[in-house]
Amino acid sequence: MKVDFVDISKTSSASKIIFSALRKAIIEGDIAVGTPLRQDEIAQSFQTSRIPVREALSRLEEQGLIKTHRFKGAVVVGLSADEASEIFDLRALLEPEILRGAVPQMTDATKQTAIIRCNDFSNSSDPLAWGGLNRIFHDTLYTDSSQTFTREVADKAMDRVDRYIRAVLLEGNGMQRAKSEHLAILEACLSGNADLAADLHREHILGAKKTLLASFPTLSK
Amino acid sequence: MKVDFVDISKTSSASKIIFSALRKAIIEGDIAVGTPLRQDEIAQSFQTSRIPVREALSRLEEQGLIKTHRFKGAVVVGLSADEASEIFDLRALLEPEILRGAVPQMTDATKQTAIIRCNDFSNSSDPLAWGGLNRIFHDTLYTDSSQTFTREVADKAMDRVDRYIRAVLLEGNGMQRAKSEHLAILEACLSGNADLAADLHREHILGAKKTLLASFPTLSK
DNA sequence: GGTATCAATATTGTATCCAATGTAAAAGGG
DNA sequence: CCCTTTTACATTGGATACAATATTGATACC
Repeated sequence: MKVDFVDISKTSSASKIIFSALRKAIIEGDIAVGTPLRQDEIAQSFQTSRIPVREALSRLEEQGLIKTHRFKGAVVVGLSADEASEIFDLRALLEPEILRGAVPQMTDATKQTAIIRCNDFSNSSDPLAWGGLNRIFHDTLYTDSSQTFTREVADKAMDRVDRYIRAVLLEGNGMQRAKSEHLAILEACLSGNADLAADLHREHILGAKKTLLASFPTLSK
Repeated sequence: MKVDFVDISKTSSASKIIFSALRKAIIEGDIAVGTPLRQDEIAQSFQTSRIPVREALSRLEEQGLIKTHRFKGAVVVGLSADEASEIFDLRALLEPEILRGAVPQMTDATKQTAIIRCNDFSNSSDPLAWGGLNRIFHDTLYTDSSQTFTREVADKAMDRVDRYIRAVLLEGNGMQRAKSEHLAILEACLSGNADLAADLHREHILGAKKTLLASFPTLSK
């Protein structure tokens, strides 16, 4: 008998599905900053009532991805240059520590995957995929970290700036630079040099911050 | 004419009120870990329907304070010793940086308030108030920080361990030690020595972590 | 007595309906 | 013509009602 057994108890509720879909659309920039999210419209798109939509919006607001005003609805939240800058500083604080903890734990399987992901990113010719591949590579390096809570926090911070990173990768030589920096970080991880990996990663993030801020006036429009 | 003008547009929705009340009750330990949160029961307590309750629960789950299982309801989430330890490490990473940024910006008004809050904590004879006063003191020191996002993250991390800190303050000489450490941090802030304040604060947090972990088996019961 | 099956109950997830509020167009007055 | 007021409409917040699922207790069977 050939059956795809799925754990029924884990089938998502409508509210969770809507939340995930909206979150993805927002962090990937498919829904522009300032766009009002109409409950009715979303409900119709997902063929549900507004109830699960509202629960999804509550979750999104708690993540800081949208902001609601009573009786006026929800809009996608954007970042000022200062706010973006702060979030990059936070990432520069958190992610190197995650990596420092993950490297000594890193399994061979993870290392193999990381090599593949690094190549996937470097070889991709589809600019629309770069943002996703970039994030996947970094996530792979964090796989064996035991700092789950810190990872969640870093993930949410990344959610807030993901769209801006995507935009930056598309212009200038951001992509070229990311490639070589990824390679350096990867090599440090493979050789088990946690401190070096952490330092390089920190520089990688702060470098991205610089690049982003340089082109920020263009982006926020 | 004497009227308390309130910004009507900011009057909270039922959902927000319920969220705040439940959050407070959970982080202060008034609702024990593992307690199931019955929608109907909560709705009746607040004289509302289950709709706003469910939105509040969605928010709480997004904060990690509760966990829901489909068709089975929500329970208050607790921490293992490892998880608590990790969150203290995260706090030890974040909060000193917030303080380091806040000290140079600290206004005289904030300094005066901080002195008062520090005394409030030291002089309080009501053990049930210690947890709250402790947090208020620390928050006061962060007032003039411009790192709003980082503060939010630190706040949410604090939410997760608040109950445990309260429990620890009640036993042993945790209170005595906190008093003297607070004083040292405060003095560093008043004299404008940001780096010293940050270092002391880091030690303060890591010391609390140690104390907590030493008595953790007792607590988790 | 122990266990399996099934009915009854409790609880959650969602749809539909109504009230409260904001918004924009139409009407009226200067 | 411009400004104010009013009215109709759009949208959100919340209550009630119903469907889907889990849990508990009762019954039957061995």
